[in-house]
Amino acid sequence: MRRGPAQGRGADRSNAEGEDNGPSCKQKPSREGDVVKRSRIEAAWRGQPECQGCSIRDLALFADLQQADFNLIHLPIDEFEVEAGSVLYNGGDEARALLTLRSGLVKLVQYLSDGSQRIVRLQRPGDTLGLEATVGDQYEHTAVALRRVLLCRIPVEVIHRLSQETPRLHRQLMMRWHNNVRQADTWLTALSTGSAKARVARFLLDIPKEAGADGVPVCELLSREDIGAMLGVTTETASRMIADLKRSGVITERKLNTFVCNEDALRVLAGE
Amino acid sequence: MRRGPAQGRGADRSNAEGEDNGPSCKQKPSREGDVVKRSRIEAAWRGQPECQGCSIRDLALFADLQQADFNLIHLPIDEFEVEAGSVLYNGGDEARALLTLRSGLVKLVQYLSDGSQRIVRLQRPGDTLGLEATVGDQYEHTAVALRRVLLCRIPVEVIHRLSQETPRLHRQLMMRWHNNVRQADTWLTALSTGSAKARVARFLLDIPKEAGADGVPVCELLSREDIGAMLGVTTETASRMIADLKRSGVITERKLNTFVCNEDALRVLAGE
DNA sequence: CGTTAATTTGAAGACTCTCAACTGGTGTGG
DNA sequence: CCACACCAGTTGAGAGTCTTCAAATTAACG
Repeated sequence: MRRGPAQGRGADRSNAEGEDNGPSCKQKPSREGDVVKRSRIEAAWRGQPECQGCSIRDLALFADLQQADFNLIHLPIDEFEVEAGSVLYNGGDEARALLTLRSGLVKLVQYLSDGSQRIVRLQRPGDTLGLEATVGDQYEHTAVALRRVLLCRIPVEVIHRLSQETPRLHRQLMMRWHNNVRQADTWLTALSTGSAKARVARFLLDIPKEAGADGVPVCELLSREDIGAMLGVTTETASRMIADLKRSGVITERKLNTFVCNEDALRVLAGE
Repeated sequence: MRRGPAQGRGADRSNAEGEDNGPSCKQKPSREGDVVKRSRIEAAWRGQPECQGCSIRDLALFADLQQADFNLIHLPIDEFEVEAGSVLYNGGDEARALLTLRSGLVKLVQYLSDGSQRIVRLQRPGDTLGLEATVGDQYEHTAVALRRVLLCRIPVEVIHRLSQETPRLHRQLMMRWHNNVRQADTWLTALSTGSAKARVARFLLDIPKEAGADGVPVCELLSREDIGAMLGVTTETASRMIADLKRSGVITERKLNTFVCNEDALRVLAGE
């Protein structure tokens, strides 16, 4: 946490969201500012989605819209797919669009004055990224895909137009703000409070699980570095805590970095 | 932080915002759940304020409203004054109103599963408390006045009515949500990250200052317990850090618990 | 002026961080 | 196919920071 050289903020926040209108797909900002390792342009434009038939319609921002409302959308809403590690936008970039996450997982990062980073939120399918675009003119976080991500890009003009014409969008926007505030508060009370082991336990209880081959819910963890940046502890501490949980049998590794959790045991450790 | 017996949540959250329509004015929840010490009913109803001539109109929720909009407000907007230590509402209370803070300082508290508390936000004049009332049905924090507080109570019905009729309120609501998210993120990165001394320094840089007798800005601190609950450290650690700063001359006590701060020195300690 | 609450201080121990070394998997080039 | 470099994860040891528990000191209040 008090690691790493000054990096991040100042440099490297120029052309994102620039001339093209897709998410800016830069590489994961590597910690030492060293050479780029990951693939280059990772966004794949997939055309204009059918919002009305969207598979996560009821989760997404346009959940409440009706037939007539869709006619008000005159600007294109593009769909993109990006690889894990891609930067969707950088803090400070001009904010011209909201992104609806259709699948995958995204971290929102803020850089501290010493150059280290803190993850302030995770966004999951159905979440809307960059809400600040509706009231401000620049993004406040750096958004990085943690897995392969599918998302829709909604220009702010669309939001503003719809806002004027239909009240139905308002409720969705307010609910999304509300969710952000709630997650931020939870982050503070659950993930930034108490011993490192308790934080890790709460984190494991909170992350999304998927049904494994045998139906048992499993979760793929983040890198130890990301876990540390979420919990406000060092990478080593995060690693130690997870290694401890493995040894004590509270979590069991199925595939590499994919675990089955004993939730009851975790709840005890979390201090419930 | 891992102190104090289980208290808070379960008990004592019944009649607030109950039959009377003022803020529920209970006593500060004392740490040991012991006998009530502070004054009893501390709210003083001050009648219906003149929103259009409100002294902090441009700061407040109704900043953008126009003459015609005010005619849409058919429910009374009451003005209250409460003493330091009063509880404005409790987490879990039915949320029927927003509160606009006209003067004073309020803490928003969440209780942890072990009964200890964490302060997740401070609210200052112009801020709106209980935004969640517009989208949910219960308050998510316990709001406690840290000083004598003057506030207006706006029933949610007023908000909903205005929302339907005028788009001007929307912008204000969104901006307030936005501010809440931003403050939450700042709380996490600035006040819950780094060493205890750095946190205290950032806290001192952040708290509101007033011009003292000689024009030098001074700040009245909170109790050491509250400072600890804000920064995620124990009361003792908070006390030690502040005592250190006093001894090293970075802050100078003018009146009891009121200080002049050497901001440059604080910035160094904060790690800027 | 006596009592109670809040703050300050001490000392010991627990917990994290730091720095460094080691491990195992991956990818590359010979 | 092997040797090598590289990276994320793991582990160790020592230093340093916080917490804990207790006691002393200072303000607050009837």
